[in-house]
Amino acid sequence: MGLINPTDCPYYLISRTTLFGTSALKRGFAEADVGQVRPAYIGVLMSLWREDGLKMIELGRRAGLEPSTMTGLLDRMERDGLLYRSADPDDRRALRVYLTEEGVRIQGTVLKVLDQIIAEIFNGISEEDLDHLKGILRRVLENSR
Amino acid sequence: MGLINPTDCPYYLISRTTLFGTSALKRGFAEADVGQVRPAYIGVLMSLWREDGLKMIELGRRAGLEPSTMTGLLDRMERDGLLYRSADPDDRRALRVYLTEEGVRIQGTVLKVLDQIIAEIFNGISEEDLDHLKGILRRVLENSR
DNA sequence: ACAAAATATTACGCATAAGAAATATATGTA
DNA sequence: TACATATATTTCTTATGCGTAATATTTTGT
Repeated sequence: MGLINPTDCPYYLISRTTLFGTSALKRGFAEADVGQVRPAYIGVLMSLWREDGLKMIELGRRAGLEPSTMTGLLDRMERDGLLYRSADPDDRRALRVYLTEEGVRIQGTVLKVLDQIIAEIFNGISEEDLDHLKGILRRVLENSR
Repeated sequence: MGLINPTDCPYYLISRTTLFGTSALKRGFAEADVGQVRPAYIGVLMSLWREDGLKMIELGRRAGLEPSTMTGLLDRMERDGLLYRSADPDDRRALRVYLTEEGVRIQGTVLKVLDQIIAEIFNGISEEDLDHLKGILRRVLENSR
């Protein structure tokens, strides 16, 4: 009952794992010469690689981030040469977000680093366990809506 | 191969779950009238409830945080009346961290909220799956050292 | 048509975390 | 003892994320 050991607390375990992953990814991108890519960019990049020219609000929804968070994130990604914003001709409230040439070009490298770092992080964890973990987390995230 | 869907990426799943948990805990503490407790305080509080008067460096080790992170975190916890720092008589470089009366008093409430919010977050996840998840994450964190 | 409500984005303030460099103290060794 | 090295903490800068409020449009209801 008395939950008093951090390592018994799933929230502690999950948030520490996030920090571990973030730090490993940062290192991985730097070593692969795509140091302009920060871990936080991944959700946005993956969404845009699938479908370029999304509205900010839609990008935020897919990346799981609040609109107010997106502003700063896109500011940094724009500063780092990965994307640009362009007015939506059909809705003057909205901006569409497009990848730059560089944003397109780095896809292969970024995905390779991602695969490799995930393999490092989950080193020693079986494929079955990793799939199980992903399934559980997908169900957990269902509860967030 | 082509990892291009965020929900196939364990890093995405884990970091989103962390955000979900953080937001649920914030709400839970506020509703239980311990709004002075932020989710980030939990690791430190659990360590101090087990063993009061730890050094900052040791607290950071147990909570999984860098020394430079601890400074600000303890500043806020001190400001919020949960702990205080006191010079270590045997090592003038070090500070020992002690819970205030309030820091001790809230333990029951905080742990109750934690149990309850974790139950909410993992609603629909069986006990076996939750244990499995914790086991996997503990093994993943082994890789971080 | 026009006010009200909804939508898209930004601005600001705060919390949380890391990394690099500075400072102070301790420890080990020549 | 003196000096190099290690340890404990802080400061500063940056990144990341949320919540609230402001602004500018667009859509909706009457």
